[in-house]
Amino acid sequence: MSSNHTHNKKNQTLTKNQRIVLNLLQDSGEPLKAYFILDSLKKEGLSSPLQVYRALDKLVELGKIHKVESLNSFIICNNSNCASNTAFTICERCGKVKEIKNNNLTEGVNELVRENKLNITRYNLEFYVVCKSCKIN
Amino acid sequence: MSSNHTHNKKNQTLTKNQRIVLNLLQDSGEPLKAYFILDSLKKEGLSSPLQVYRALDKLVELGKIHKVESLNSFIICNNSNCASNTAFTICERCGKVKEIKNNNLTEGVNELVRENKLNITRYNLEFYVVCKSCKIN
DNA sequence: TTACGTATGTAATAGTATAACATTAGAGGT
DNA sequence: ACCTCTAATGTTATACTATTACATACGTAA
Repeated sequence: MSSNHTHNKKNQTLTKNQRIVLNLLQDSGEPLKAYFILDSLKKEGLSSPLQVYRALDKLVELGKIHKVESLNSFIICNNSNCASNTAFTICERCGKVKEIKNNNLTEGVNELVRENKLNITRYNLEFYVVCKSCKIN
Repeated sequence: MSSNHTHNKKNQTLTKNQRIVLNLLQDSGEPLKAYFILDSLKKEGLSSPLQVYRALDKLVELGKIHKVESLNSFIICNNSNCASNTAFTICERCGKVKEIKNNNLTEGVNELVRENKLNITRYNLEFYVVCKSCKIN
């Protein structure tokens, strides 16, 4: 194989299945469901749900993607490093999901956590909104 | 029927299925899964998943229970009124779930929302923790 | 009474996720 | 180069979660 040399320390360790799943999520930018991913990647050789779920699990573990719990979907992480903490807005009308990457949020959450004496290891915040384009219509 | 008179304006409107599901969640205090609820209430006459899901949907809509998204479970609401906003701590070790009912949190969230210019309709916050009894061991 | 919205019962099926097991690939040590 | 160990793979079957579709009943208001 001529690929898989020493290009990217980070992605180098990914296996083929992990890589193609990550690429799909990256290209899409939207939350995708496991079985949709499976269908999309059948031509790349994926043939069973478990292959997808295993890749997804690993990518979540590596912090490269997140699970949007209330949508049973997975989305690329577009923070440099959120250490498995997640915060999304989800449009109630069109379903559009955006990861919130704002230092104010991190600050705010930390404060929230301090004030409430929560001893947290990580968090998942889902804010339901009506997005701009939906509000206009 | 001698029950179902005019005792409680709030619960009066609940149907039988809704009432028995609510009671089970109330008595339990823990998050329960739909099919567990079904099994538990077979003797009360429930016989299909749909009966449970319909009752759960209604109770969620009424704000009497919440769905814990990342657990696919439902838990009684122990705030007087959270208007479909939810905030939980979930112990990563034992799975214990507690609803956070702290005015600081509401305040904090509001501030968070203001600072980040989020135009939210509701939110769902899941804080993963290691609870006290798990930390000791 | 009629009409309408909501809840019910039942069966079938869709959608999400994991268990179990045998095999293979890759990184590190010697 | 070889051994070894861990992690990933492939495959089948199955478990778990949730909804569609349709026929029926109930309750309230016109």
